[in-house]
Amino acid sequence: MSDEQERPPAKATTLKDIAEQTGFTINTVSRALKNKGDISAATIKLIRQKAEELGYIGNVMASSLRSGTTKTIAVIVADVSNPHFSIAVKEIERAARMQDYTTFILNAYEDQEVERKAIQSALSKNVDGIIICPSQGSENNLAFLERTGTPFVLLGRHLEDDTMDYVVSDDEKGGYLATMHLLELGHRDILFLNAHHSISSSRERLAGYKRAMAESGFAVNPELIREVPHLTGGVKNELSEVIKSRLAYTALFAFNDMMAWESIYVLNKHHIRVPDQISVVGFDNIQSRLFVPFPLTSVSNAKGKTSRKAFEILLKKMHKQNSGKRYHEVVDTRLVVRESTRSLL
Amino acid sequence: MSDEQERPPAKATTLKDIAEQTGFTINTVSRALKNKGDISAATIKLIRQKAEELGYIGNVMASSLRSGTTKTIAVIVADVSNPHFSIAVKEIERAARMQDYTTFILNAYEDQEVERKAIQSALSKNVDGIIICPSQGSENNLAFLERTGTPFVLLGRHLEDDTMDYVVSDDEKGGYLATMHLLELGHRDILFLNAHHSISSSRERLAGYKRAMAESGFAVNPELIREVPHLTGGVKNELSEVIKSRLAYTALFAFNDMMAWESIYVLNKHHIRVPDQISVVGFDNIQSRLFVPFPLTSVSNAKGKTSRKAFEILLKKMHKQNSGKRYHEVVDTRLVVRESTRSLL
DNA sequence: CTGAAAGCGCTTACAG
DNA sequence: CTGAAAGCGCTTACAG
Repeated sequence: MSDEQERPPAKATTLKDIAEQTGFTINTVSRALKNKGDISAATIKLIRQKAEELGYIGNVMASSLRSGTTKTIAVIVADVSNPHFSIAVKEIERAARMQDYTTFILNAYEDQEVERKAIQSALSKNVDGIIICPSQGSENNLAFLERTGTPFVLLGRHLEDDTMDYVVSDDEKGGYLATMHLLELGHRDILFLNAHHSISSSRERLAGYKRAMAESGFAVNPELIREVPHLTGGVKNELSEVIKSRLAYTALFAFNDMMAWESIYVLNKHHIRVPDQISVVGFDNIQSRLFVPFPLTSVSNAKGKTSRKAFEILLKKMHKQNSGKRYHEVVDTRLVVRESTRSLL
Repeated sequence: MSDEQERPPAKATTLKDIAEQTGFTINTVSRALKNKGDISAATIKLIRQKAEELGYIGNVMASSLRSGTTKTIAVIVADVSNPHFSIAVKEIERAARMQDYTTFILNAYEDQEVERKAIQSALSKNVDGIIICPSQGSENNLAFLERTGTPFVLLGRHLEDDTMDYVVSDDEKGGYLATMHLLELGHRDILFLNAHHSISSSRERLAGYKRAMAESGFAVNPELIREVPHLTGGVKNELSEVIKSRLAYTALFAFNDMMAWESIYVLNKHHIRVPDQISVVGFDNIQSRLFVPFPLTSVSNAKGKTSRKAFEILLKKMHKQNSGKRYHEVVDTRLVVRESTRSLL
């Protein structure tokens, strides 16, 4: 048999191989490699050496099947290609890796069907826990997830009834700060391109918007509050319509930076300049992570802290240290002023 | 026992449960659910119904352990929070999901140690295949991976000796097009902020740069070719140094859009305007996916096609349909001219 | 300190 | 068309 032509399909080394070559049972080998029970130092050394020599890589599936734990978590977000989510995912993956957990990343595309499949996929892989940014109207999916008994934590969004654990940012405050900033610059007609009201952060940013208006003694013009569907071109369609309708506004507050950027892109296409003609504020402060050469004023929401917190809570739940406690973490937000907003005064 | 207080830890339904409740053996149940062997239509219906009723979710670990295939792939990239990679990852995940494969996403952070661990992690989970964008100097890791016999495909970068399968974009052409564009606009001193030369795409983009210069009859000034380390602030440090050195140049070609953006950010900080004073060209054309309100001229490299192609090849290899053939795919690149470049003429 | 046995939940031949 | 047996590679009690 020519070694060049057809290499044998490289069977992975198993405990059995190490056992045979060291003279111990697979039992002892297993414990020596995992530091379980007392084994003589000499035996441990011998076995480890042989394992190293054979390039042994444990079969996690087999061990999980028996032990019932996989050291794996799943993160389910709308879309990893959105920097907001990819940053969160990166932080979670890093925190998880520190604790020897591997991370599954699944996209739900704000679609309940896909989200359901993502949850099922995670469960079928027996993940120890799930961090999920629930899509619009995913109550059923979450209720299903809860019934399975798998620990999970909501990230960035929560449900109205609040019986589940979550980590969110202070969206109400963020909405308030953004709006207040514009009001202080003399803007009165502030177009709010919001996300769908089924998303908690959308409702709360709007509440902040309204509080700022109320505190400043201005009435809210409902015409200026728009819900943009989570689809490609959503901003473009909505904003084009607004521009056509000749609705009066001097400032724009977008649900997130991506939408703010797209707004600016669309405004520019219509020869409307930012901030000269329209001031724009975003949300997420993605520029803290991504160098985008457009100085967008934005609400910062401590993505690192939020993500790590979510994993920390999940870890406690996976280790059954939660003692029935509910975790409702709200991480502070603040405004980062850049050059996309200017004073009318 | 109060159902309110302490819910039992929700044991997942198994084939055994379905078997007991339908009167068949787990054997028959398994085949009914998986469409294996001939089973009477009535039995299939009955079993499927019961599975649905009990909310049965197969234990992939157990089935994989026996069958030897996990329907899982791993994607290893430098950093998912970089849009270039997150877009690729998204496309691969989608293509994989279409074929009922789940995707592990692992970051290697351009670090050989982390990359090694990522590979080990993927192997320990018994993935059926791996798509990897190798980090700098990862020859050893790849050689290791090759010895395991797990099918894999390189994405975006390849090794010098070219014995492995890969899908890359036409980087040489991309570098040529970008440079040619600047030359045609009358630029002669073109600063090239490149990545490390251990990365194949870096070497090839440079080759394209040089070919364009040569074809146009201009000498290459080695002072203008800079390798920027893959670290946060790499561009800032390099460019600040260039600015301080008072090196003469009127155009800047960056290894990728992220670096181009960061360059523009740094230039702006130094009150140098783009494109008025410096023309800038990037690579990756991220704006095709992400609305960034800065019209950057960039080389487009068909990310969707490249990613899908990589998965397609991996699929063939996983199904052993490769017949020893080597896959060396080079996907075309083209220039997208926007407003970050202007004519000197 | 080490071993023999059982079992995690499934699938794969093999029987009938 | 369905069943009985074995086994994937590991870990968990239990023995000694």
